[in-house]
Amino acid sequence: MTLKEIAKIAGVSIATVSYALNDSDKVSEAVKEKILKIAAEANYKPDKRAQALRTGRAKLIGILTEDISFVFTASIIRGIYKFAEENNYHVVLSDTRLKEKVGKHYEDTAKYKDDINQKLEFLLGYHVDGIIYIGSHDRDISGIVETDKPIVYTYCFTDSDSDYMILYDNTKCAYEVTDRLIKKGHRKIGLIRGPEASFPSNERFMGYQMALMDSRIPLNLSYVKTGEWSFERGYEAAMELLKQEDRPTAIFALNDYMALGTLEAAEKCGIKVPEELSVVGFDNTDMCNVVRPRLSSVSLPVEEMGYLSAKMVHDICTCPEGIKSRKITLPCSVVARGSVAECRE
Amino acid sequence: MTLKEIAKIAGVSIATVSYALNDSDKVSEAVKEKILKIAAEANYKPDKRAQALRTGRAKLIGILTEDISFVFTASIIRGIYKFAEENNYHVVLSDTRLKEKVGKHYEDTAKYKDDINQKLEFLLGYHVDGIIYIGSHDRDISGIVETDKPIVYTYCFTDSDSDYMILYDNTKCAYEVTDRLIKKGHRKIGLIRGPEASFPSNERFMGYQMALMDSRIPLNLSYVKTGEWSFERGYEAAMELLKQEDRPTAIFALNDYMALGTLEAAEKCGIKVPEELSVVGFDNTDMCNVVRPRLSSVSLPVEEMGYLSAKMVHDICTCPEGIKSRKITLPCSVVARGSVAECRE
DNA sequence: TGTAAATATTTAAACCTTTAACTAACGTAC
DNA sequence: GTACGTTAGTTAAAGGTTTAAATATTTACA
Repeated sequence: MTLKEIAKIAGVSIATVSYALNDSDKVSEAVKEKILKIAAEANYKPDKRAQALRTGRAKLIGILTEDISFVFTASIIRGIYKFAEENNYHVVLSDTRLKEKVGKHYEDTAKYKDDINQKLEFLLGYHVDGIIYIGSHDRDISGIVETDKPIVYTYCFTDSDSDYMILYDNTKCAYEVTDRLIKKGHRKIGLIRGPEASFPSNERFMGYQMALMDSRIPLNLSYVKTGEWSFERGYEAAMELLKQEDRPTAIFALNDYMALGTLEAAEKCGIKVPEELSVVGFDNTDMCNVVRPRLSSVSLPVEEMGYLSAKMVHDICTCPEGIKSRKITLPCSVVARGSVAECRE
Repeated sequence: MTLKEIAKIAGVSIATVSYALNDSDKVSEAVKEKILKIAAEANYKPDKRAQALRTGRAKLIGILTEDISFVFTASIIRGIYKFAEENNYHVVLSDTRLKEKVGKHYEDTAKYKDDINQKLEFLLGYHVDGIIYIGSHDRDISGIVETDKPIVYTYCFTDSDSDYMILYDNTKCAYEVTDRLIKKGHRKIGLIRGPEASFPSNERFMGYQMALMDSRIPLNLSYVKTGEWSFERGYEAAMELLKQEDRPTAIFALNDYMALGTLEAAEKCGIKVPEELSVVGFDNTDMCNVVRPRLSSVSLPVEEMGYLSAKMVHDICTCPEGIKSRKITLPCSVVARGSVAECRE
């Protein structure tokens, strides 16, 4: 069903139908009503392609994900979708499968830059209003994506001040976790970090150090280990920490997998959690609620990040002057569960 | 950059440019080369909207999800995307948030039918070639989605023979799990089911019964409990099973959450897994690898389901006569881990 | 009743592409 | 030298919408 057909039935011109459907006051109430009725009966839906072609505005947001299967991606998309729904946008999706490809050669940028931009072109062919790039978090992706369309980065970052980014506050929440442990009497707090080169890992590390400093606790580097984000490496790192003479009374692992590895290590060493060792994870994944003891963790505002990313795209398109800041940093929340207790030493 | 501009630069007509770019032999090699060069330099990309408008084929697959945050949705989409990529399709996404809405009133169909179809219209406005409906698995959604576009259901089902569906074999894998337990000497095998009305739960239950039957083990209904898919209810169901006089030596929980609840219940009762109790879950989620003991489970072919759904849409659009069956049922695989042992009774 | 102003409706172009139909130029064969 | 076929290119319409500009109709008022 097209405007043309409706026009024919109503006995008016195409333009009149278009005006009527767009609720223009150029059309008399009587005719408008008649047309609306016919359109409703015929279940008329405008052809978005034609609309987009004519108006130039597609009301379309393109999502470019590095890894659609990544835990948080779906929630971010859900947030995007929520905004899209409220504001009549559509969403097109493209997955770069970056994670799959860079597994081994993490540094080889040029290699997948082409890939990403090819996906981007694909998206751009639909004349999206803007792009939301959902990253995989660890790397600085400056200069990877090339387009003059508005692009908003979320769950990743670039080092450019002019890029739009929706982030969360790694440092602050790591500070808060550490500080809470300190308030519970812990002074020997182990940290299991992500990879050395990971920016978020380093930000969290910073929060950890700041909390120690504010409480006049000297940083003990033998309490800081690297776990590469994995369960196994987390286990190994925790083992190293726990086998030390003067072992930590609390361990803060910078993701849940490594925290679970820590729980396993503690069990192996016959150390009771939380009585003899407090453990905190990061990401607040489902697993926190099904291990024993329940794992305290940090919950990320992922859905909100998605929502705000979409809003940012919208704002850039409609009222760029109204944008106060190109970077939005959201707070996380610490979720306390059974894996943390007062220090008994 | 449009055809028009390229035509101007090349000093030929728009049509010639179009033919050249589509590699038609209506254009001389010399001119073709020249045009291609100009287009490449200008980084010309055809406007997909205009192409779609003109040709009628959008090369667009619409995805309608009931719950984008559901564990498997992302993997299914990833599979869809894989096919899309290989075959030059685009993907548009729409989330009905069904799960959110029906939380309380599961039966009230009309209520969200409108919702879903509204989302569908939205998608249809882009003139997708077909729709993939990714369900939430439990309910029969016959007659909910109304469209004459090709629609393929996956991770859900209808009771109509004429609908296209990509499923996995619940019965067969439940049979296999049960049979493996029997082969390990277990004869008292508890089952923790999903909700009574759940079709997949019932299919799995069927597999369980068939395995027992084939080994001449009578069905003992006091070994069959309902756990509503949740950790807590799984825990309760397991408690009921384990407190019985003649308690099971193995428990097959029909999802991982309930299996984890079972592990917790066993711990609570001081029953050692797997020495005194074997436990098997279903879904093979991440959690299986981080609990102790590692949980045996059933892995679903989700990515492949997505891939085949997309392929099905493609096939319906391009060669409907080539489709042998409107239903494809894929096998699952049982993943053996440490939570299962030989029966010691 | 006549005219200006306001209101209602239509025409036609534009967005960018594809493609059927047409034209022009050239070569070949008789 | 005419007729025909081929090749290489152009013209124009179509797809469904929006919207500025033009036209038609009604209303208001002298």
